[in-house]
Amino acid sequence: MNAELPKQYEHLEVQKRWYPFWEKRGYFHSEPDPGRKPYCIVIPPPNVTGALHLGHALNNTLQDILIRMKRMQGYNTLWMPGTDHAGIATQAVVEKRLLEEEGKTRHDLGRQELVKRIWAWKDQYEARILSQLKELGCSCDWARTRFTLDPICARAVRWTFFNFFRKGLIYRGKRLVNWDTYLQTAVSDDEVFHEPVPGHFWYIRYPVLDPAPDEPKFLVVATTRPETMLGDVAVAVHPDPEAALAQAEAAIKEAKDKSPQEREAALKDLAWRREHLLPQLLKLRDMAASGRQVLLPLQERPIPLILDTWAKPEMGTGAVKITPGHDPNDYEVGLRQKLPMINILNPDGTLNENAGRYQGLSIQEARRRVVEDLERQGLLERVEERIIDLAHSDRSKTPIEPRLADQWFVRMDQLAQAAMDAVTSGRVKIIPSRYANGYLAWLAEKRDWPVSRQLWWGHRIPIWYAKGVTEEQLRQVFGDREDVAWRWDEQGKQFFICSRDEDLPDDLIPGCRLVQEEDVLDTWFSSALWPHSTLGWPEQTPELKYFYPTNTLVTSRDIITLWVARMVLTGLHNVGEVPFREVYIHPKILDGYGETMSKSKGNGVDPVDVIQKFGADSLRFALAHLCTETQDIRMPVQFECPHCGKAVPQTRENRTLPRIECPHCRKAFGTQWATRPEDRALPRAMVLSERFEFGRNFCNKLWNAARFVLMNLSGYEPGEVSPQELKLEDRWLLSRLGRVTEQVTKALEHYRFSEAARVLYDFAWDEFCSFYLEMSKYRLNHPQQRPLVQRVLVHALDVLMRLLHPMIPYLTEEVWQQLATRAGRRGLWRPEEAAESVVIAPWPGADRSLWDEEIEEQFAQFQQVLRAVREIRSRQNIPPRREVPFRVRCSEQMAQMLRPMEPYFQTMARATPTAWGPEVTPPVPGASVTLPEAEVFVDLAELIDVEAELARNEKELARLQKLIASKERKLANEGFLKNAPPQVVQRERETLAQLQAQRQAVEEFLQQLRAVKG
RNA sequence: GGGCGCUUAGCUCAGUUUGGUCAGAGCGCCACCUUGACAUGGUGGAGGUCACAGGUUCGAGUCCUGUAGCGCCCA
Repeated sequence: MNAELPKQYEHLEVQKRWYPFWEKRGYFHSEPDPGRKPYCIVIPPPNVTGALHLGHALNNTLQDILIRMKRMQGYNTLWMPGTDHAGIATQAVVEKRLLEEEGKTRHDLGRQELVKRIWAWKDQYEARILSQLKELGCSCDWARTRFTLDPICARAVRWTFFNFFRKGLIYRGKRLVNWDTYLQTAVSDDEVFHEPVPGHFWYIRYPVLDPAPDEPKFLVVATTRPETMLGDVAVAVHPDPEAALAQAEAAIKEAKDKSPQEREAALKDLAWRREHLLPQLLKLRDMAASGRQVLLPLQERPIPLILDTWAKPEMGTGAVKITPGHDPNDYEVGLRQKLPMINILNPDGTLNENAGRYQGLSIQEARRRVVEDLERQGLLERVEERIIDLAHSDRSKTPIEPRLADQWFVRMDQLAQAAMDAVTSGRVKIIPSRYANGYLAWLAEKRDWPVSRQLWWGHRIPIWYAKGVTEEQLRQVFGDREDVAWRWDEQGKQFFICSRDEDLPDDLIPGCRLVQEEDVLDTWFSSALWPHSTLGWPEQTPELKYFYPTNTLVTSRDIITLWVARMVLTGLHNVGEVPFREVYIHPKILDGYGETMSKSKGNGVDPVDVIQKFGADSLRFALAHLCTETQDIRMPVQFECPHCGKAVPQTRENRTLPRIECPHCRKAFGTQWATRPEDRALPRAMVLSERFEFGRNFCNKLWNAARFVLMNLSGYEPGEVSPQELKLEDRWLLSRLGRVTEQVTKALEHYRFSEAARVLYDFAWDEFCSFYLEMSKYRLNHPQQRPLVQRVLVHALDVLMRLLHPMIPYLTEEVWQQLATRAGRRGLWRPEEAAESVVIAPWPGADRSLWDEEIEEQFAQFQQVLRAVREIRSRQNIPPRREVPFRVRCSEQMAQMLRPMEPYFQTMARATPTAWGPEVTPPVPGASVTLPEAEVFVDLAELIDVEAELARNEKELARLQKLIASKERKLANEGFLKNAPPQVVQRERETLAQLQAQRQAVEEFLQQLRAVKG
């Protein structure tokens, strides 16, 4: 017994021991080496906004599994690490803190100072993220760590922008954007969430200009945002209201998501509209067709009445105000109808000069005053209460205001086409393939990419505005410089000058002050370059030549378009080659209710807590095991009571409470929501998931299996094993090990992480531990067998550790190192010195010469007999210490196979066989189990409960009868005999015969039991 | 509205490619066991009309069609 080895796997100790060792040995560092095959993954850079969450843990675990396996397979592996500056997200958190802690806005600080603060934040969080990745065990090449805003990446960004610009792929234009008035920036559609809020529907009268006697004096429009009327440029009605109503009616009748009552109500409403609204709409249509106008109240501005299908006769009043500057749908109408676009908003959400006398007011104030003024003028017809689905900025949680703003765009047509071709031609393979649909559909729209953001944190757009200069002057100043390009901006009557390598001084051109663009580039612009920028592009570095295209990208499905597609497109444009060969899309981690985990819901499990409690190995193995192809990972979440340590299931209700009373110990604990001093004083509960116990239990099992082997190595000597010495159980183990090796390798190479984990789990637990190891206990005590068993044990453990290493890096290293002290030289046929670390040990090959189906079948028979004996023990309640005699009726062949296994029945079931073979007769009274190819009898007369045994056998008989009846039916079926393949029919016949034999055996045994009882 | 995925034991999920020993695992539950690797363990057990309805077939958890529910993406 070795006192040094603890009975439980101490994950924290082990993690501390081996990560620094790996780093010091430089195992993770890679240099280009044309003599070896490269394998490269670039990390999806976590953003520096905050800490890693469980999704990151999954994403990086999977990458590390691939990298570690490939490293062991002999590839020159590079896992390129780094982080993302995440423009708006990071700036928003820093600004928020600034306001909370110092009561200042970014304008109080100024651009330079704010950016300085953000860098400080970045340094702190980047360090934290990188150290968390290390704790997780990630084998990244840390010497190459990049950041999307560092000088190397910045250079790639400027070159790319410049090249785009020179090719005419960059332009500036007005675009309706989601304006965050709090952060004063545009946010992208995916940074917007919708939330129903109570609001109003205001019905406003617009006077008709010069109405004819038969014409209405007013028309009425309804709006939820009355202040936007200040920017109205038209009122629209439908060109064919009758047809539109008919269509709406048809739609309602079709609508399956509505109840009959709802449908009826909707139809009634339509009928009302047809009767009361339609005549007027027809009139308005005619007026619109003849170019009539209405007077926009408050602004006293004539605006046209137009025809557009956006006006829905079944909605509101059927007439709709058009505000292209502040509504996405109206914007489309504006483009279609070539209407002017009026912007009434300043960046800070106050109204601008276009709002006339409302200039300077906030939106809320303007709304109040507009409504008030309309009312005073008698132009407010009525107001309805109404729930409005309002867009909010995910960053500031404030309402989004659509606003017209100048934005920079990248033309997508050619770029997108190339990226589509890369996937359709198979040069980039997306796995699972169904995700290619979304990728292709999104690119097919070829929508231009808005790349500017009104932020201070990011790559500043390298454009300078030059007013009042001639092209001649520009030519004089820049000569034939390669790194400067310019273009005339007709709208602004100025030149855009783009500079690739250096910033332009503002006095560069005599008589003209150059002004640099204030905006920065979308974060995705720099992450789009990640696979080649990190390798040094635009320099033709040895790394770029050697590792590009990279092999695999591992990411989640929500950024296939935002990120993956754009990497393909820029990679093709910049380097002329796709960025990676395969894209593996992994599942999402959800909580027990199927909701995404997030800090703001309180259901987020922190991987750091999991590592602390269960260990990185357990976390990794459990995640890999859950990582199946078609299902997301659902993970019921619990609070861990800090008082009694018990799990308190998290519900939708309790997950947002600041304090919770533990139902087990009745003591209160705090959560992340604790803000009041008395709540904050409470001990805080960790949010965890019991799912990880699965991983921990397995690690502990492995640890103890290794411990057993290590404790039994005294006297171990390496030596060649000859196939003749191997016993059934050895050959069985080696056959299984070979097959498992093949299965695991194939599974991992095809990203079937769950399958790989499952195969290893089952083999290690049910075969290596439950059988081979148990059987070795007997053999280790027999000097003739001991050396061989030691060698096989060591070999099997060695292979198992290597196969498990990508998923369970720390434990396998610990075992590997322990093994080195006792069995440094090992190997089955030709022992050799093992590698100094499992990290660089060769990946096991699947030795097909050891595969033996017959051996596996024989062993399965042994297992069945053993199980039968155990079953009888259990169901007859035979005391565990009590020795039982048993006999087995079986073929002579099987008896021969089983005889050498006699000691194992002793050690594994405390049972002594008394007879084997065809001549064996049942003991009476006794207990039996009838197997397909054997009958097992236990004959401890005084221990047998005859009644129980009778009942049990009768049940068994009934079960057999049922099976036999169904087989007989099947075999009596002409169709089956005629159509089924002969081997299937044959197999059914054999099974039937076997079942019949079993039935006979059970019947006989029952008769004898009854006789005894008799 | 369009696309994709899911629905199998109380819970979380395999099994569907290629129809026939496929009805499985882990957790939870019940009984027994602190035995010299491991109680984070061992042995045995209970538990499922494979969402529903049709169809194809000698035969369907598996293939086809439809329905319902859930989730995601796009508009």
